[in-house]
Amino acid sequence: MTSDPSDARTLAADIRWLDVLTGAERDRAWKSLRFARADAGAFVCRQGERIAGWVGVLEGLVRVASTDESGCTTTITGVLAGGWFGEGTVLKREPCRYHAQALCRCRLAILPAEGFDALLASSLRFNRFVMDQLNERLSQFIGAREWERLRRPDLRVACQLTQLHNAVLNPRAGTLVKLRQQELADLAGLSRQCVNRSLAQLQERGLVRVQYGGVQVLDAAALAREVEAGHG
DNA sequence: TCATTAAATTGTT
DNA sequence: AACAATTTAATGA
Repeated sequence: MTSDPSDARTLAADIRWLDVLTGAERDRAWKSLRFARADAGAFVCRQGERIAGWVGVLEGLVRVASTDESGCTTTITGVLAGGWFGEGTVLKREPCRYHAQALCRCRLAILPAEGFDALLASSLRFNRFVMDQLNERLSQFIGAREWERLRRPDLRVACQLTQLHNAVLNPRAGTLVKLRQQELADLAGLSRQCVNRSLAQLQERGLVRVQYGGVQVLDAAALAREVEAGHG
């Protein structure tokens, strides 16, 4: 992960939570923000180490996963551009229980713990934002347990798509989830060919629409139902 | 702006 | 894993 302050002025608009702050709070938050790049495969945070701060993905895709004693890695969630992670670890000042790895070249924003705490202390609306974020994360972590039980590859793909779709906070259907099939394969723990076939199946059933550089989620509710049925 | 070329991504075996 | 087909991005007139 390389530091790249030159990106600093490029996009304040891409950080959604800045909008919930007052002018003074926003200025202070902006000053404490740091920017970085991560190449494909680079670790944004390693399991057991301390996290640099609250991490936002401005561009690209980061996989949050845990590795158990036997060396088996489980994907917890993928974080697309616009998403933030690590709030739980920053709050508790604990070493990271999971690792975060860039799946492609990424641009990141980092709000160090001091800046994060300052906002929590001063802004009610920021607290609300973080609470919603934590709540979302909680359900994903619970889902990660069931994840391992999913055997059908198309359901694994459907599950990842559902989470990514939710993570970007898209209430409306027909939203494009921008990621390569290779990246989806990395998230789902499948080969690219397998993901390709699974996507074709899902498209056949009218649940998604496959296109170059992304997948349109046409019926998020139906996708979620399929995954749920797969658990049962 | 448009045509050509290179690079990236996808579909298939 | 390899290959062909398709799509995007880059280049230069």
